[in-house]
Amino acid sequence: MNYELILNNIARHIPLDKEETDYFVSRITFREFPKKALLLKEGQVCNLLSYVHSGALRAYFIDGSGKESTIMFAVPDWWVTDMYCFLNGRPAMMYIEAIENSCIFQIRKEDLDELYIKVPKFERYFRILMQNAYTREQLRVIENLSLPAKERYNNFLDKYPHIARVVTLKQIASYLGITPEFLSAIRKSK
Amino acid sequence: MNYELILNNIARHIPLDKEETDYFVSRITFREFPKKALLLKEGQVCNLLSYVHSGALRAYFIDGSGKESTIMFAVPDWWVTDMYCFLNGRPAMMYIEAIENSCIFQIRKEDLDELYIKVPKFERYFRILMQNAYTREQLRVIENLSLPAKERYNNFLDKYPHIARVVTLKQIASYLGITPEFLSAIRKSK
DNA sequence: AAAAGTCCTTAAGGTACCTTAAGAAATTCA
DNA sequence: TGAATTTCTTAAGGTACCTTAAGGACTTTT
Repeated sequence: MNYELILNNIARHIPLDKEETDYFVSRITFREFPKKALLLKEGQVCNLLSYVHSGALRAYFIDGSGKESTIMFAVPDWWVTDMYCFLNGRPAMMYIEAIENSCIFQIRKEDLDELYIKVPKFERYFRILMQNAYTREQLRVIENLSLPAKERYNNFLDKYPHIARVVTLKQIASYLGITPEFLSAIRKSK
Repeated sequence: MNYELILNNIARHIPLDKEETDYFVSRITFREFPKKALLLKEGQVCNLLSYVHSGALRAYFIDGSGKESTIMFAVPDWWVTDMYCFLNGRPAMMYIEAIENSCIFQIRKEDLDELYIKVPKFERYFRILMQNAYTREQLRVIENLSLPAKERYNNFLDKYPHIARVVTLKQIASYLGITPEFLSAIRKSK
């Protein structure tokens, strides 16, 4: 198993000694998901936090009328879960699917809670992750409120060129909150 | 000075002994802001994190065309700042104004960074705050993408009845991402 | 290799929400 | 207290984005 990517991610924020590293590694499990596999389904217990080693995931929400909204894409070196439900022990509101064959590390909620106690430095690590996630979502709210779809699309391409290469236009449209037909019109008008 | 509210907030998440409490209290400063005062202006250095003891604040963003979008309201027992700029030492993108006479505790970025080192338990406290902030923003993104304005307005009234009582309809409209005129139409149609 | 499904696009007609303007009600200020 | 400002509303015309439908290009499955 290749732990380099995930351990480097952690090392960017907190220093771990050998023992702490081994303990962390012993708490995560590795899984492969083929393209189209679901890591999480609405209604399921959501007690896993996932880290993308390779491949790509998409988290999405299906509303009452059946419309899909993409909540986030996760590419290598990103963490993802239905965070609200993971933290509060609620049944999942989202779906998480592999949009490519993906290699994933996962940690269970109870192991994470124990990790915080055994290696308190991880409080800092996840504080920083949560801060980044918070400010990213807040910027997205601001964009959604203040920019028309065309500019949001251009910003998406600028900010996430590597994601844009991997996902379909339909998925980008559902991330931007518009229909594929309208995204098509936007692209034509460039 | 009345530290009860803020210390209770902290006690809900981490236990502090007398010494730790005193240290924390020594790092926060108290300020009063009259209604309409600005705590933060776009372009300013944003090196303060604010906690609302009483009153109410509003954080908003002004886009290129002069349109205001309300990012969040902060009522008693809430923390608020332009988090992205606070964390990254960037000039503020937002305005934060008192919408009532308000009593505020503030901590400076460098004191917070030192607090994490002297009392690492605060890593946990702020991790939990950031988690909650993240999931709140994410739910807002989902709502903005999947619900029409009328339902977003009803949800706002359900979720934040105490805020709805304090702020103007114009401010609610700018939080929902609609014009005051359209909010008026929505209210009429109930 | 054919069949089935999904994606992307085009186009026509519809709707949610915006812009501008203006007046009445409420609040702030002198 | 009266004047000024801001809020909330109504209404008419406009635009961004949606819905439905259909066809061609890929991709996946058999």
